[in-house]
Amino acid sequence: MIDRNPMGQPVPKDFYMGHATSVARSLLGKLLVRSLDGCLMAGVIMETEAYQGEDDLGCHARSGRTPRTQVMYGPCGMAYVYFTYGMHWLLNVVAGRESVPAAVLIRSIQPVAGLDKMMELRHPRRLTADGKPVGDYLNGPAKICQALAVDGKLNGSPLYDPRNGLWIADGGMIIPDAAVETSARIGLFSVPEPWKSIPWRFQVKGQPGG
DNA sequence: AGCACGATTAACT
DNA sequence: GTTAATCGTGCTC
Repeated sequence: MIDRNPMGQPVPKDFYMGHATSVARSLLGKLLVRSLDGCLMAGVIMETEAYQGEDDLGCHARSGRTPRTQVMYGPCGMAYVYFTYGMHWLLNVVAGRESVPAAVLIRSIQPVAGLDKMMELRHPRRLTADGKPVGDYLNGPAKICQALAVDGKLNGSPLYDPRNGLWIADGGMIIPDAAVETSARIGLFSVPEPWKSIPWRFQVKGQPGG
């Protein structure tokens, strides 16, 4: 019998070949899927941010190729996972062609599978009285990594290959342009203009906490 | 070797 | 609205 993947097919590598802004927009509605300890977790991507090139002074690669930014210079479709604020991991997808650093930060997902496992990994914080997560439970890049147990070990792994336990798949939602809102990227306090205000944040309108 | 800061979050006033 | 937590990274000396 045919083993159907209920999550839909993995998004192929060439999906990520374009400019980071194009990839960031196209990722809205896709599924971020995690397989861990026999559990399958998945969420619809609802918010992303684009970081494109050394010219983009908001991008980590503004200082050129370093050990940390190395993955962004490689082939597209890979995970760029980095550590920040001394305690948080953040997940990106590498975009564009090789030698031009670009990535898309996954900022928010809406859970559709494995919520119990996500809550176990994230530890029960900010829950309603009946033990369910409130709307802002997964609306941040570090919250997603905590809920899906994503850390530096997954840096450089291909997100078009389910064998690594973390991938992106079709089968989420179709997001029309009218439902997409753009704004400035978050957290770029000391980044100069125009990069600080360039509208490279993409989110689905009407999200709780968004 | 030392330093300032960070693509954040949760808890607090 | 404000702030502590906490440490890797990249820059300056």
